Amino acid sequence: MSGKIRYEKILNKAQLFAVTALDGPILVIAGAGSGKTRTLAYRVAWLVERGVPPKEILLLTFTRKAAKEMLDRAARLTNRRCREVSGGTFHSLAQRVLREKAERIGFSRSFTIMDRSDMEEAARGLISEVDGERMPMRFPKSSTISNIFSKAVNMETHLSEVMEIEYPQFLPILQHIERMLQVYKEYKRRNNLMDYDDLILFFRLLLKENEDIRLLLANRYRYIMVDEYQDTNTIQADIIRYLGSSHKNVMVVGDDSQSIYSFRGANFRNMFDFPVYFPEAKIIKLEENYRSTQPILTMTNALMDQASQKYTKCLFTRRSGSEVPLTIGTGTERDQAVYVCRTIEALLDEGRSLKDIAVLFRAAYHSFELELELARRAIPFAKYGGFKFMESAHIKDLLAHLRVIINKQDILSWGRLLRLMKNIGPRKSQAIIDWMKKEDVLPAGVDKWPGGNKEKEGLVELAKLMSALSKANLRPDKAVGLAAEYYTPFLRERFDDFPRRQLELEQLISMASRYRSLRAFLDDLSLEPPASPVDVRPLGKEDYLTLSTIHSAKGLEWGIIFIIWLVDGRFPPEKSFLNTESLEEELRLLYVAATRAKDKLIMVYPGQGALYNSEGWGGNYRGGPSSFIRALPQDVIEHRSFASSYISPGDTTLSSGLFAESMGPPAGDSSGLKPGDRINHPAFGMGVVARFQGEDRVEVIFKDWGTKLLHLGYTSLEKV
DNA sequence: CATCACGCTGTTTTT
DNA sequence: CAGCGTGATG
Repeated sequence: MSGKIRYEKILNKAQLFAVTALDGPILVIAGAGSGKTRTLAYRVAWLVERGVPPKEILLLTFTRKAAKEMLDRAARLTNRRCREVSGGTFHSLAQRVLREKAERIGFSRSFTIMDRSDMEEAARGLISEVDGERMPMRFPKSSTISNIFSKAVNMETHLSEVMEIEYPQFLPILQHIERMLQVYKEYKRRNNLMDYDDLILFFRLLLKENEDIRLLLANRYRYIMVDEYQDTNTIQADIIRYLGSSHKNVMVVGDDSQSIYSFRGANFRNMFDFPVYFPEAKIIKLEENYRSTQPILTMTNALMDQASQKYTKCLFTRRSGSEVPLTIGTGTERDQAVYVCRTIEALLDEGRSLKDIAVLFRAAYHSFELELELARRAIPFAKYGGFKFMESAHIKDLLAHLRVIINKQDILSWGRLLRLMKNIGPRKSQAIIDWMKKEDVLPAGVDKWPGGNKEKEGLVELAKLMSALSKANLRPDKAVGLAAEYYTPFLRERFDDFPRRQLELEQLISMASRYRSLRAFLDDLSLEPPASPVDVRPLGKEDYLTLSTIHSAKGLEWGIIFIIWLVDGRFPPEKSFLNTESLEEELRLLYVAATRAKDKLIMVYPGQGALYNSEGWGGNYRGGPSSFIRALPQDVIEHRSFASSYISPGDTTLSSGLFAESMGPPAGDSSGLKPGDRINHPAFGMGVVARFQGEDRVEVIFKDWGTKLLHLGYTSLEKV
């Protein structure tokens, strides 16, 4: 515990006002880098110092990581107990409450949470049901269907409105899609399933219809704080309204210029509406920026001047600096990667550290080329955003075996695990599930299924696993271990990158060992999964570069930021400039990325190399610079270009070997390697050959780097 | 049920 | 271009 905090010395006037405001609603409009996190942390400390029990403070943040950071900070300031503050995302809070009260809305407490791919799978099954009748056109893909449903829920509009705006091509079958939405809703109810949207939707319903629950929660959480309020949608805003309806101790903090989640219904107008719902709200603006130098802010201010919808605020700083943001036009995507790497190497020579540098981009795949170049030069990095560990097929397969233990009705998981078996496809799995439900033999009586004996043997094994897993008090890591043991033969059969995936199953076991109950483990995994960077850093080394999607970089900061901006980053080209609404969001996205930088900002774009050209698919794009780079006011940036004739010798590829063909001529024949051979790799050092995938790809396990997939066509691996 | 050839379609960001 | 769904065949 540190001494008494002298708030008035440490905080500026506006921050102090926000921190020490007495009870009642508060809206904080906080520009980028204006000490938003700091203000929230001090507010927690202030409340705790005044005797508010930490558990009665509810801090809703965008990610668990953000919550932890804030609470650690508050804990350091005053009192360790600050870590006990209740926190999480809207979805995780909703889930916790629904686990207690699901009966009120006609669900059982053991409902299963569906992720996006579960939703798509359910949709796929239902499409064939609805699809029976004659249709004037082909039915949309299950992912499109899920998108439409989700958008309609999150924007709280009718299906037809979403479709008019975003999917006019499917309007002719609007009625069928509406019917299907009905069917989907019934399906979820029947099988005790909730998707992400249901969690907040039913949470709101629960609050709306039950005064006792409103009171219970108002009592449990007497002070409510919401970070990143600009990213909430109207359902979430309603939830806040209900939670705060009796005590009105609600503080929301946000920045309309950083609203980049409209695609999932986020509506920064919530910020304008807050004073409408809470008329006595105090409004506080934080405009002093403590992060970036003036030239960077001059650019970001100029950028936002082009946006039409905004709360007017202007950031200023006392941090001077003469270095103007730089834009670099490169020839190809490959040049872009080479430029970034060379510049990073130069910065390291100047004594800066990798931890101080981040490369941000719009979409996860935009960094593929860079990842290859970094690996070639052995620059360690961790990547955030994009592909999710939890969504990979092998993890979902394994978890399906555990999910049916928790929720016997979980038809999706049953289907998934049954279909792993030989001779069981969509039809037969459905038949087995129907039979099990009718006979009430879930979950361990699978082997009694009377149809056919081709699959008998497999079902007996499965039944053994199920009865082992059903034992009371089984520790979660033990359960995951049993399931992994059962699943491994399927894994070997199904995937050719078997060793990597098996390693990840091991990881899952050790994650499970941190939990007391299986249910808690599964809930946590679906809602607040651990950060799962694509790691290409030496094991155990601390200094590494960060690659991240802009969305995942929110709230963080680095000294030096590279922004990689691929040609407009969207498809098709002719749509690029048409939709003003999304153009503004792109501006805000660039704004978020740029304001992460403390003192150096470099924006890189390729002139060509994208996936499409003005005529359509295939070939290289040969347009000029990205429209957003072009949109930057020229007098506040410096422009240079870079082109390299660089062709790397002895290229290697990562598991995203996709781009091998862009990497120069093959290095020659490397045959003669066998699993078990020791090799010496130019960038990764000593390794052991693990397994071949086809003729030209080989998996090698390196001491310092873990398992890598190498492309023999481009790598000479010498036996040692 | 599994496999394969064919034709169609088209973005990305996250809970 | 490439991944996905579809429909025909083993």
